[in-house]
Amino acid sequence: MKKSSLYKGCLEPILLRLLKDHGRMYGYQMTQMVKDITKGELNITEGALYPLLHKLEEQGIVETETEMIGNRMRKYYSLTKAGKKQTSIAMEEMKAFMQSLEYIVNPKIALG
Amino acid sequence: MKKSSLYKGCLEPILLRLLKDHGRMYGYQMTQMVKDITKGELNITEGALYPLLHKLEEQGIVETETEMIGNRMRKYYSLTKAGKKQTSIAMEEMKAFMQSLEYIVNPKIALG
DNA sequence: GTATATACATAAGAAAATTATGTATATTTT
DNA sequence: AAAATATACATAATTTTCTTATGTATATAC
Repeated sequence: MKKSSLYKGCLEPILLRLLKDHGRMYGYQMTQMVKDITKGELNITEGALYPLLHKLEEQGIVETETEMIGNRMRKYYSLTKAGKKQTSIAMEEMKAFMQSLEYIVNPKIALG
Repeated sequence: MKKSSLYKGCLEPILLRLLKDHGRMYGYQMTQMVKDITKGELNITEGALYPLLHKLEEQGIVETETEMIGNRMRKYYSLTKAGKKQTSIAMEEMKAFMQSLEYIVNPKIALG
């Protein structure tokens, strides 16, 4: 995803969050939206993205519809019912994770 | 470090931050302090901790002093001059990372 | 005296990314 | 009109980073 390896482990919840907020999305669109939202900070690589999306599909977290736009393929992903439940859990974990990081990186403010 | 793989990639900056804030520390102490600060959220495993500390020492980021407390060894770590510089960089990266996560997980607030 | 806590260390394996490569169409730049 | 960039998917090889398991040894609590 990026040189600075901080993002390792966060890709799945990030994608779930995107799908939760924006409904149906295709892979390339996800990479562009994340790049935009984070002002270029976070660049998802294809080698990380597509295998993960395929895994989520296998697990029944997302479902897909393939469309032809002009002559080009697009594979749209959306959360299943199970996926929505899973996303709620993932968001709670993210919240706790981010709070923990805050405690460490900004102890004075965090404890106040 | 934990089941929920979110923390992957964050261990090194966390340790650097601890050493920056508390000066001289030993490994076990780091694990306990992180556990305390994060209210049990973040449990650093020995298999992650010690190899990383050794790597940081090899890289000249930290230096060590071994002491005997009673009959038991303690290996104290502290930041070198290069380590302090490296820590500043790592903290800037952490800040950007956390901001990016905020943008994604909490888009409305983050954009305000 | 048994369990838990303190304190280090390393090896095997798994998880999650990066980098490289491949295919193909569409658009922009020169 | 050719070349470069952008769009859009995919997979394989490798690297990074962690978990799990194992090992040694002392100290403290029950």
